[in-house]
Amino acid sequence: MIFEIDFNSDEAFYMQLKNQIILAIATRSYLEGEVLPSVRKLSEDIGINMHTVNKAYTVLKDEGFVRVDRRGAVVAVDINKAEDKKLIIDELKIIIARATLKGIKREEMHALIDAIYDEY
Amino acid sequence: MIFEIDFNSDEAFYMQLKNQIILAIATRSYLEGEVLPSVRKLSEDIGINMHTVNKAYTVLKDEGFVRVDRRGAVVAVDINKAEDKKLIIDELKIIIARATLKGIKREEMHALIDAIYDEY
DNA sequence: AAAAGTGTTATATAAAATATATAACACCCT
DNA sequence: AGGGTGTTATATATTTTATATAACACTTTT
Repeated sequence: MIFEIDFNSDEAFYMQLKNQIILAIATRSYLEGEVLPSVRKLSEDIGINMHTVNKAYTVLKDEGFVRVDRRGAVVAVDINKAEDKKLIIDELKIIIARATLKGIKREEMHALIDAIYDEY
Repeated sequence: MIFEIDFNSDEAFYMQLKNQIILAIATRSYLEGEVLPSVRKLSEDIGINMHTVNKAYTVLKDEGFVRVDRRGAVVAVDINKAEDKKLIIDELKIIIARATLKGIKREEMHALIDAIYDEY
């Protein structure tokens, strides 16, 4: 899996990377137990600093998507994280609010959900 | 409608306010054409700086949720904003990726969508 | 055993984003 | 005339983001 940073985006680099890794795990480009690239190699490959990659990995660890040991960052999704679901639902509410106001109807949203789930 | 800032949150104040206003518009606590509180009054009410409220209003204007004139910020949703839908869908993909990995099944997501749409 | 590769920590620096504070301006409405 | 709009300008402080070097303890490979 190749990750890519949009240097013109207003989204923080570590955040772009973090989201791309979550997408990669969800779409099974990375499987449970698989080791992500080392911070040094990945930072060279995508052209950002080692510490920025490390920050993405650290956040992924804190949010329960990877486990980090001496071998590197290992995909290890931890379903049981108390506040996670509530947080996701709150964010979902805001996105749907934006979607409705932008004219995305309920049926369209359901279709969208199905399309995305089919990818995963 | 009373807005509230969580001063302990790591989310920017203007962002919290922006999202709450979008939710208020979606749930029809504010109707098309209605005038939002003035930047000065709202800033006093919720305890943040005038310019921070102004930034929220400016972003809301740029994203097509309000129109700003001499009377103040007026709710005016502009459906036709080219890249908006794509942006929303991209964000939705990430949230659903997180949701699936946290064990939220497709059916649960559909139920969630319906629940939120019913509020709107 | 030596070398190379892990994440991690520390220190430093620079730029950008966030938030506040004062002040003033043009405009509108009573 | 006075008080209410958003807006603009300037200034300052803090936090976040990103980079750069360097070193450390540990593991894996050679």
